[in-house]
Amino acid sequence: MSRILITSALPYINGVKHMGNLAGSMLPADVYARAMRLLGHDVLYICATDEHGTPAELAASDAGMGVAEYCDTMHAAQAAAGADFKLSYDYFGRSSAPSNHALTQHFAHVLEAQDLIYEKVSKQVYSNADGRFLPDRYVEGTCPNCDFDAARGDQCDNCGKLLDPIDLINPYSAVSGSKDVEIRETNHLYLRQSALSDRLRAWVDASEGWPSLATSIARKWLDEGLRDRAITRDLSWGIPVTNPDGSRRAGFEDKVFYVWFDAPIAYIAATQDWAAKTGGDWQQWWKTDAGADDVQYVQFMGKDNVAFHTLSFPTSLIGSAEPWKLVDQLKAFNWVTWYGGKFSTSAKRGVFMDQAISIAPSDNWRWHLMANAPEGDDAAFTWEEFAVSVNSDLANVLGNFVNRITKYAAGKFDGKVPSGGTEGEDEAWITAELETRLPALIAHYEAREFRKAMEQTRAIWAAGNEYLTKAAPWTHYKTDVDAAAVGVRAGLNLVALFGIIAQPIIPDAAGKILNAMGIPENNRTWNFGDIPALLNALPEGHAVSAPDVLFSKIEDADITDWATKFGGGE
RNA sequence: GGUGGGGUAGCUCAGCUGGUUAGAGCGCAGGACUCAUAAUCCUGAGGUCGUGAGUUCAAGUCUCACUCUCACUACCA
Repeated sequence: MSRILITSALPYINGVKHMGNLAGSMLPADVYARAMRLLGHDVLYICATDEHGTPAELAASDAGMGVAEYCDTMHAAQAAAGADFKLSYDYFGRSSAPSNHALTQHFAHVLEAQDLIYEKVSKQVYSNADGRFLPDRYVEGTCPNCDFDAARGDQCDNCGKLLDPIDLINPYSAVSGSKDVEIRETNHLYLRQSALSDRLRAWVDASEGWPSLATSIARKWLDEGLRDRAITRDLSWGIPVTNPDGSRRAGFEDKVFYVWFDAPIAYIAATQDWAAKTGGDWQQWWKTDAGADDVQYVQFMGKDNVAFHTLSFPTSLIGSAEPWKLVDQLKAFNWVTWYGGKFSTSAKRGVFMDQAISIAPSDNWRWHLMANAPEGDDAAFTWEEFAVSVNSDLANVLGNFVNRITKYAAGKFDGKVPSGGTEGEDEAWITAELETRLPALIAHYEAREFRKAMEQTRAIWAAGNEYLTKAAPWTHYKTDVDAAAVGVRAGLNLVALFGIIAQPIIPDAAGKILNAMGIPENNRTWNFGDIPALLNALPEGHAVSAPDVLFSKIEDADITDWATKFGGGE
């Protein structure tokens, strides 16, 4: 048994997340957490909402709410959406929690004591109309390079050139449209990432098992030369910048920490909150001098988060000179795209978690998104592919298998696991299949190769159908009931097994299957020691029932309807 | 502009350190079965592995050039 700490990149607070966000961090982390629990590991799965930053303030303003109130509302909405999708967080915290305030301030203090934080003045665009400094992307104007009149401050969408907002011609606020903007000097704290460049590179080089996506992004930044990063912002909502005695730092009364400085620290703070709530010991998971040295820490995130998790956050942890646990396995995903393009709320392209759950059960989404996880490259979501996943994989291969054998057992064997008969070459065949496929399945989960794990899961289900065709109990039944009993018994045991291996991915359907088969909760773990015995695991005479239809099929009319509502197909 | 992915059957994708006739699922064609959600099982057709050079006894796999595409590019998060 190992102790496995799992974190998912924190979903940002400014709205319910779309299916790409779900597929790239929270969902795979959940599937992995569930699989590892079934394998008997001690798992702690932590997530939280990421609540600070300019977009949160603007979204609150748009909603006509105060920021704190807005974040309360959206945190609850995201927690509900996570519950709808059966995300099995051990704790779903908030980056705005008091624990994170204290811990973020603590990190700033110890980093400054290590001479890794300094003050520096920079120029930033200030909007008088909005009464706030504008992040680069919130300043628009005419591109000095190509004269495009709606260039963003960081990059021109027309010519693609990287820009500095200070260079824009006729700049205006993207928030209000006001041209009453000026350039002001502002003083900020900077994290001296450059000083840790060599240690970070050595650490990245020593990593094993990370996707090349993760290491190559980290090395790219290191190769270009790590720049120091401002870790404070001119905002009111966020974590105040303090002195070690708790008072506000002089000159920083109107500033807070940058969201990307405090967000990853919230992984730890949320663990503290988990501990406070459950009586657990957070240090055992995060402090290497308190037991965390034997923790396997796995992070899940989209590729946009890699630099922060491989460079910035480790700078905070290593630079503190305190014994913090660093990530061991970093699983980075590409994007799920919408028919090859971007998700877009304004253009009604794409589905968000709250809408998705009203269209189809969470199991359907979980299966499809994991079977098509964007592991090697961006993966296109289409309604047509979604329907194939649900209809073919879930309804036809798994659902129909469960249905056909349980109904037959109910009709011919009184709904009981039959005894009698002797096993033959068909049973030897399916046993051999399981002996190669079950270990492969576990290996794929342990390696966090989700597409392969799903493929193997499906292959095991399909093997069940193949077995039934070979064993054909309905044929034997006419002449030799005992011979039929062998096939029905094996078939029912396969149903139970299929439910057991389905648990990480489709927990609802798996639960229905296992309940119908009368498998007690404590017998649902992944102990496949004696594989031949799996065909006779259910006691003979044990009563089983035929569950209701597990997966309804998606009709062409549904696809047409959804494509109209949410885009797609164009 | 820079950097990193990716371009493999109609579609979505596997193909580890180069090595016999390039794989899977879906789709398609034919057949089998009838327990089952017109489900399942079997067989088959389909690819000069983006383009052009090069290294090698041997390249989808390595090198170079070109091309298309996606992402990142540090104050969006």
